[in-house]
Amino acid sequence: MVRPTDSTQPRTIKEIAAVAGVSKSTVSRVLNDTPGVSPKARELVRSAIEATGYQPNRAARSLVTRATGSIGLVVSEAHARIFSDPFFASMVRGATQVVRPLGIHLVLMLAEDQRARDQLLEYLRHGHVDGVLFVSTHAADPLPRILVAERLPVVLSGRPVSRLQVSYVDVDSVAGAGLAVEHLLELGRRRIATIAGPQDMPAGQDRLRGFTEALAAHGVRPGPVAYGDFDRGSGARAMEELLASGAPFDGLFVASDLMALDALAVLREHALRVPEDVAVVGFDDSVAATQARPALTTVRQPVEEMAKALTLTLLDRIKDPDAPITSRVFPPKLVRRAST
Amino acid sequence: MVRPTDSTQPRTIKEIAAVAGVSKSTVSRVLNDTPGVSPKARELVRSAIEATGYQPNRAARSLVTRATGSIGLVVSEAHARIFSDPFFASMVRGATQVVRPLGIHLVLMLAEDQRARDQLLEYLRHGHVDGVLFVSTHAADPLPRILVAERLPVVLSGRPVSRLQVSYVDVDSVAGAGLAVEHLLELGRRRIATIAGPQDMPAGQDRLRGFTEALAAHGVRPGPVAYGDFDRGSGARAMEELLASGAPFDGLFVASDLMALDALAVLREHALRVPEDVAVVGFDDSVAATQARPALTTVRQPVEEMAKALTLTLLDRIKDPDAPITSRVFPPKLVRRAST
DNA sequence: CGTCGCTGTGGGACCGTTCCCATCCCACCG
DNA sequence: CGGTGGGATGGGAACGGTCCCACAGCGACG
Repeated sequence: MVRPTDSTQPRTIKEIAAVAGVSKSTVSRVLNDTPGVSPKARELVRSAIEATGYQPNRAARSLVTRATGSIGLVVSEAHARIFSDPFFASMVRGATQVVRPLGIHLVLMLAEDQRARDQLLEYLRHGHVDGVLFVSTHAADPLPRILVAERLPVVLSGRPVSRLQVSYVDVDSVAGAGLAVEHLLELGRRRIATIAGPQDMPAGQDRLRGFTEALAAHGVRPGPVAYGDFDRGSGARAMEELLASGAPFDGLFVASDLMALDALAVLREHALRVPEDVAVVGFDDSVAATQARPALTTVRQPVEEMAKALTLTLLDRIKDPDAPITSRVFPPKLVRRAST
Repeated sequence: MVRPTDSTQPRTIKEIAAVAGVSKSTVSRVLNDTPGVSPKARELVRSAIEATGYQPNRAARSLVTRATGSIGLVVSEAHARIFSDPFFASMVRGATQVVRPLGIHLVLMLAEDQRARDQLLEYLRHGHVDGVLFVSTHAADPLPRILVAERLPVVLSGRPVSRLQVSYVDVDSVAGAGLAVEHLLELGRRRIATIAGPQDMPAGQDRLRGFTEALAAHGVRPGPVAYGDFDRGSGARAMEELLASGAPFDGLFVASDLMALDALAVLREHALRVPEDVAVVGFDDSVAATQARPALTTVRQPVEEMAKALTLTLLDRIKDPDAPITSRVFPPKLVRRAST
């Protein structure tokens, strides 16, 4: 409550006006880059601000502009998983880089359970932030839809399941799976299996589609397919299925690193060598990929760049909420390690 | 900028006053739990607020109270590492739980490099947040000291290196190391080595001290000691050192999970079985611990509880900046897995 | 030479709270 | 029965910006 009163520093626009010898209106104009200020006055104000280290009062500005200068970073992941991902770290770093020079606050908001979700919705409805960044791989989340309907600027990381009038930023999963397949083909592998993700999620669909299309493009028949849910644990079951199917394979594309980790363990249990007997490629380039043994070859998303695009898109939307939807899809990159 | 105008919902205290049939002063009093309002009026206002779903305007309130209703969560970790830790996830969850019901914003702030650090400092100085939560294991960080000197409420997670007039919340590292040692002793191991952390960090010091003290308490002579820097990679060197020392050992306490991961790999390379030949205990219970093979027995901190305490301490400090320092140290817990 | 218009500037209302202060009412006491 | 004091209440000034509007100054043009 008690703020240290820096008696030396000017805290109001009026004081700056006095220092610069102009009216507070002119100072305000300079602060907001409004045209119609003489170069002389502009310079006068600028140097007064420079000299005093003045920063405008957020609250006062917010009160009249009805903008908060904050955007919400909603993490609607039930598990801790999203944090345990370098994905999240890079996301935050990218968003921060965009937001910091503008003095916009990145407000962290968790939606762990239904109650939190309800509270959050109520909160966002009251305009406590100017817009929302969704860093959620959980495509079924109803929150984005609701907020879009309420006309709150929203941008998603990851393509939404259904046709939703919302901008998003995503990695090209189809191309990513293609990269993986082509890498395996280049290594001379011809019998390529896959552990696919859940088919009710865009990422799951696209990665499987990229797999089959890339093989088709090279005239290679796809090997056996099993399904997991992207998470740790589900990959083991799928791997067992593949092995039980009897269909031979010397290459394996797994739609997530976490499942690939399971796959590696199961392969080892079955005394199959990686990469000699089976070359394995994952997806995500999560922290698990480097910690795996052997270290996992995987498909990386340019997350930081994506985060910047995401944030910029949101800021655009906040400036003009009626602008048309603009989504961006980024190209992935193959990171080669010891598993291929 | 353009906020959806919910024409139906009252947005001002005046409107609530009209609905309740009182003056805006009385509404304000009810909102702030100020005494001196008749029960009748209080109830009238309460139900008016309830009925309309009114929420006071942050900016207007902030303007006059000179408090922002936001606290900064400063992550002053250069690497992405802190995010990749369930530690961080739990930290955020704990802080959120405290902060959400109070309508206080948790503003995420990164201090990746020196430039960011300078900007951040400048920013915090201008009172854009009411207080700062430091989630930084990096004890040498000068930021807390500066902010304390500027009289900005600050609370640290992790004991600071030097005597700093600041509250902190930490896990009892000495006791944690003790748990690890006692566990190994119970398993019948008598020759116990350790890979200690850096001795210029409190956590490094305490974990080594706990190790030696616990052994001394049981009259067991400590085995060889090697040092790492807590990070991935440094554990391998230390492990090699221990093996090269020639001193035999059947138990190993490693001061961080990441180093323990390295140790496991080196032990495997040397054809030593875990836990048969060497039982290994880590520290932190990071995500790496469960992903290790064999899964790592380790010492866990009650992070979420610690985060709550951290946040509550900060809020207390904001309320009364001159209150005496109050730090809390939490007891750790041993999590037994396959490596012992 | 008067008027018009245009650029640059300043004054002041307003945003939605809090909080100080004045006022009112009522009970109690001398 | 008038005076007093204290609790409840309301009015209005502030908080520090933005932005509308009025107006000064000045060159151009009829």
